[in-house]
Amino acid sequence: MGTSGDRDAAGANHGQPRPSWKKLMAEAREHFGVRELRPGQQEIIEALLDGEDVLGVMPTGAGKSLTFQLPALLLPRATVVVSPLLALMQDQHEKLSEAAVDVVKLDSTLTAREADQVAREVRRGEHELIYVTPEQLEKPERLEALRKAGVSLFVVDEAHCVSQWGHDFRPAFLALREAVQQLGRPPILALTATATPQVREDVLKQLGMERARVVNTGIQRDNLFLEVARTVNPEAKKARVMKLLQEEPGTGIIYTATVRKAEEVWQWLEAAGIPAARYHGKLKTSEREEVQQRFMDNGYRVIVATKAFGLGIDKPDIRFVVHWQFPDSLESYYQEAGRAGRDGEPARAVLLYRLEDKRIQSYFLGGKYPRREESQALYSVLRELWAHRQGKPVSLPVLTEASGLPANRVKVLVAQLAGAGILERGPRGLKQLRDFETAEELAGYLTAYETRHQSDRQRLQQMMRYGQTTGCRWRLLGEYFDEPEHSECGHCDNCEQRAAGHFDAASPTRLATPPSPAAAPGGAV
DNA sequence: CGGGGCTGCAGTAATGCAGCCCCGGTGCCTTACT
Repeated sequence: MGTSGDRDAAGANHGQPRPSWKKLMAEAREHFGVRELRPGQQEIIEALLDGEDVLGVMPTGAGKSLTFQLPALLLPRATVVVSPLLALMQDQHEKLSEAAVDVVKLDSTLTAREADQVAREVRRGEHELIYVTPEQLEKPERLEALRKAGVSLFVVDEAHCVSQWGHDFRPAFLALREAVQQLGRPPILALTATATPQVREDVLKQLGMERARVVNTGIQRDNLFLEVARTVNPEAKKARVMKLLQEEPGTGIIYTATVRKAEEVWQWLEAAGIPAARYHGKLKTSEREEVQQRFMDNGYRVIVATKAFGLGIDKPDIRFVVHWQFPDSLESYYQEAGRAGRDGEPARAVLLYRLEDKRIQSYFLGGKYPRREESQALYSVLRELWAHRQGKPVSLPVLTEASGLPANRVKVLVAQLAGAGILERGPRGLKQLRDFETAEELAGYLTAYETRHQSDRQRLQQMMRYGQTTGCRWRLLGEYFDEPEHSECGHCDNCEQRAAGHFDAASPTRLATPPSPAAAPGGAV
């Protein structure tokens, strides 16, 4: 088991002949009512059946799920699907069961008895598709059950979570690389709707699939109008929202950066007589489900939400997405704004830009990653423990206790050390493989998260640049996501102004910001 | 990081202001109690 994580030569179908395309399409028709594959789908499925790793970057609604659900029916052994949310798993489980696909999920909603039963079925190879949370794959007994069943395909759905969540609050995503190795390293399919070159690279690295084929269907959405309103204070934001609500009869989302702000904006809307609800991580699960369901049923004009309202929301007729405060990066922004207009009808993404909103995002960035001293301390403690126990494995709880660091942080650092080949997770704990051999190598370990922190700060700056630019906003997004060259788009506020010829007269303040990409984000206050 | 709210003071009536403190996202999971 090398550290590079590149897969062995064995193909997805374990030496058996590749299923015929005719058979594949017959299954597609029978189970999913699909008569024709879209271009991205076909390329992904072909590559997977040839045993290749694939990173699929496709917008929501482009039929991502079919790219693994269809191969799952034809591959000899199970397809394991890692999903970040219980609600998403539940949803897919229901849909697949209706499509008469043999599917099961393995998560904390099962009782101990049910989980054992499912594990037995899995070991006997009774299921074609097995949905799991990344946390389940941290348990040796779960991995063992899957290993016995044999895995033909390993899928990571919403794969940007690996990069977005793995390094801080859900380190189980960083342990997937080792898990998939232990499952015999079947081909991996990573799927996401949004990925910059940077995130793409991180996902490939963290999953150990650097040589994957990348299938990218692009981000451009002609029906989505991008606009930014410079709003100097809360009153200006309120005024802008009211104007929008008068212009747009449909439903929409207002994103805020904090729970408190979501509550506040929601109460303001209610008081103004607008049917609204709020959604954030502090609400009870039952209330969240209720609100989401009622939103789907057009029970509200507006949902005021934090970033918790995201994955799994695919209401096609959302007419606008407003950002009361900008998020941490353009990929977050595009994920959220892109929820508008999935039906292809005109929709608007309005950013209420205020320089001061940088504060809250800077705060969140502050505590996200291990600091250098923490990385240093953990490595020292771990070496002492190994020395003390004469090289015997050290369990995670023991290490956590001894280091005095939060459990999640320890997991992140352990994953980093595993990736560097310093240790290996065994049945009895963390086993030392070697020491850092050079000062440079150690420095690399210590500075990795400092570098990441720096790059996060730059991403925040890019977000602010989007808010301040006088150039085409679609082009800026296209550059950010490394998309093929865009011409002036005609569906963002800046292009519209320019086309109307009253750019200068209409917005003298914009002239204060030079259209140069190097414009200092703080320069136009 | 920095806005908002609170306290305390000044000093004499009803406010104003300096200084201080507090707060802030995303979800698995487990387990003990109603």
